[in-house]
Amino acid sequence: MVGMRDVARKAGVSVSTVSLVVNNAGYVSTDMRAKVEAAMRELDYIPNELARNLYRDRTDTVGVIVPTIAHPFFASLTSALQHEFAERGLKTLLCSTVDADKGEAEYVDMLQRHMMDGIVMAAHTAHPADYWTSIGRPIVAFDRYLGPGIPSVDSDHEQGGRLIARQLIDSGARHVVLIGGPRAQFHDLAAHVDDAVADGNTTFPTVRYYLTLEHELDAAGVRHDYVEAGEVSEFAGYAAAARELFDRFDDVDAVVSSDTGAALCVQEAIRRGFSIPRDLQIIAYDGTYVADAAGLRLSVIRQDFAALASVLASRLSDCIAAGAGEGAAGGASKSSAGAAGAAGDAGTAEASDAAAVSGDGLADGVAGDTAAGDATDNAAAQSGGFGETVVPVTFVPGETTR
Amino acid sequence: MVGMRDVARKAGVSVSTVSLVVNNAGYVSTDMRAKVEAAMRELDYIPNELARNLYRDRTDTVGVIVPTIAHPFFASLTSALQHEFAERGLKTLLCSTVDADKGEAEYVDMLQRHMMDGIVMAAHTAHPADYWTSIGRPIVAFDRYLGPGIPSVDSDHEQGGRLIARQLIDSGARHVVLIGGPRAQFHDLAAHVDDAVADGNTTFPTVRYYLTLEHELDAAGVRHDYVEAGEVSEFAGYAAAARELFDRFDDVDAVVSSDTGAALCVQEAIRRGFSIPRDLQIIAYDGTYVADAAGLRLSVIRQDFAALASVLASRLSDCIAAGAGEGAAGGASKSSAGAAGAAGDAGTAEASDAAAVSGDGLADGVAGDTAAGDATDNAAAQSGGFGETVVPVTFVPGETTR
DNA sequence: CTGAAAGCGCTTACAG
DNA sequence: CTGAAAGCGCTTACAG
Repeated sequence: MVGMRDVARKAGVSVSTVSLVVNNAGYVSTDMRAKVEAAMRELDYIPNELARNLYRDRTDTVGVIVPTIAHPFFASLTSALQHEFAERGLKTLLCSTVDADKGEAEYVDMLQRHMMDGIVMAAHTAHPADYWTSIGRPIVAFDRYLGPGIPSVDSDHEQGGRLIARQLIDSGARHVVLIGGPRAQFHDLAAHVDDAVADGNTTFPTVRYYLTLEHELDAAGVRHDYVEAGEVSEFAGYAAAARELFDRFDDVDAVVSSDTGAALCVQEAIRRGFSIPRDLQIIAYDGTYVADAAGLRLSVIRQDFAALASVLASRLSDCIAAGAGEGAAGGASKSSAGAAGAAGDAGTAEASDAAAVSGDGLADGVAGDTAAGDATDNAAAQSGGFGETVVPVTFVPGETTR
Repeated sequence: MVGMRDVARKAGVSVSTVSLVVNNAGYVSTDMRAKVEAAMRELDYIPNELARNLYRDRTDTVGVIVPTIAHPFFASLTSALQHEFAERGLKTLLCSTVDADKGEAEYVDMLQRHMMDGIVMAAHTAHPADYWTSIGRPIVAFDRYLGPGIPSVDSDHEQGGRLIARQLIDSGARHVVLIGGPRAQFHDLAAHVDDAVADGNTTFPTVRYYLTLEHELDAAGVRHDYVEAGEVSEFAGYAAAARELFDRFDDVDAVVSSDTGAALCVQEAIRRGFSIPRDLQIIAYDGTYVADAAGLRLSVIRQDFAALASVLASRLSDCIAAGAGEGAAGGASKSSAGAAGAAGDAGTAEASDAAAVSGDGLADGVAGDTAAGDATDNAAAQSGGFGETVVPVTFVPGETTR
């Protein structure tokens, strides 16, 4: 492998000079530069980034922790994130918890070993809040609360619940059935984060749309039921749930589920000869491409992946930049604690009050056009704050609502 | 940041000793080990992997280059790859070419800068073969020929074409319409790789299923047409193609396309009141989850993602292991060229004849059960060989064929 | 503007 | 079994 030393030798200069040329930094005379560049070309020199990584104590790589990418929701999210990170000069390491028997632990470990500059946590975790808070490295959570000081970003699921309720109530639905994950999870997991709940949060923000929707339906006197579909991303579970639903409730006239669940309901409904949307309305939550490839173009609550990713990325960038001061490389910096600068200890700053809930005051828009711009701008404006950021969702009518 | 030096000082030993303990290597007396471990615990010491990476000249990270992960096909492939790599102790860096304006160049660059140990190339590329061959670092190609010496892995698309033909002919289809990418690509891209074509390869192995299918239909005297759908992964293009298809050919009684195209055809056919599969059969190529979430459970030619990923991963592992001898780190090894060992120059070995086409002699199975085991075993058996490895596909009947 | 030196944090021969 | 030393390949103050 040809290194800087080889180039320096060949060009008859010092490695320092080569380095300056390579990085296009400092002052180098034109002929020195020419000599070095010629040598680099002749030797086919390509700098070894590992050395720079060590010196800079940075890899420009961030981890995205998801259950699996083989699920349209996380594929869409991850895709958007990768895009946003790429624009910020960051590479995306794919961290799938279904492939890691220790769950996310392995990736957190890599984060601590400095192989990644930060992570986006978008998978389940059973750890108590102080586990996350004590890590002391850049982490942002997607659609879940991990602990004080850990920024989180999620869609406005309460708005989502309200939008669904409005559509169903306005169109005269009389019996709504929801298909979703094991209902027990709602509380089991919430137990870990009492303080979060006290703040009005729950571990699984997604759950909020169920709760909000049920609340609104109750208020309007519309009957509703819930069918459990096993773990997310388990196709068979949703297919079974779709069958169960029609077997159990022969007067159902509206179904609400994730894209996949909704798509499988359409499939089952077609088999059973339902007329959609006349006899049966179906609303999908998420709005991935699966909703477009279903038997009918699904009416969806669309999560704004672009906006979510944008906010997540800028949050994480901020955390990384903030942490940069501390363990900086180069020269003398083996100090212990004194260096706490103006930035403060970002890792453990209180979260709750800084929370800026964007979209909360927004009119519940029924529009195909994205609110990404707004959300992104809000995020940018409050980029220093920690806590929860909420991104609006939109109802996009398709062929499955009336 | 607490480093080995700090631990050594605290434990009253040398850094060498700490290193030995950390790596659980060499001989360390029990009390030395105890002292060190105590110090590590007290200081919360976590080794910095960047230093190891530099020394080992390895990151245990591989890049997976795909057009975009927001497409079920590449999502499935990438997911399977990540799984396989994880089992081999390798992390997966997500490299999406739609996010990189320079296409794959940026990632090849990272490969050369040693930020990745190797890459799986599964996206379009316009580079001539010698570009790839001259890179001299571990690369395997998925579903495309990149040049001599670059192993490639793909599904047996000719078998796929034959399986479709058999199904359609046996069931009495009279007018088959295919929906696929721009037909011009078939040849434009092939021009870059004349020698590959001479070997019976084409740049886009996927194309082979069209060609084989058309050939078989011709032989059986079944009429067929082709509708172009624009770039892959462009939803709108497929939706438009589905409409065009029915507008142009009112006697069509069979459609063949990718999962997405097929799903959108089902959607359009339902709108137009076709009875599937009585009046119209639909066969999807790929077999991702989209095929299951369509309006009807699609009959598919299933690509064996698990087997493909397994072969790709072991190929790449082999290349990485083979390359290990050359630029090895540690001690004196700044030699230039003499070190060419028994492994030979893997990067430029001839490819053609070593090609082991597994599955070629297999009976065209009509089975739901995977042939992954076979393919994987074959691959293992021939793991030293370069060239093309072909993985069988299966026809999985659904609700859209008769 | 250029070079010698120290350093990034860890590893591995190599003497004791 | 343990430690001092050299080294991974590149960077950045710091003298000239």
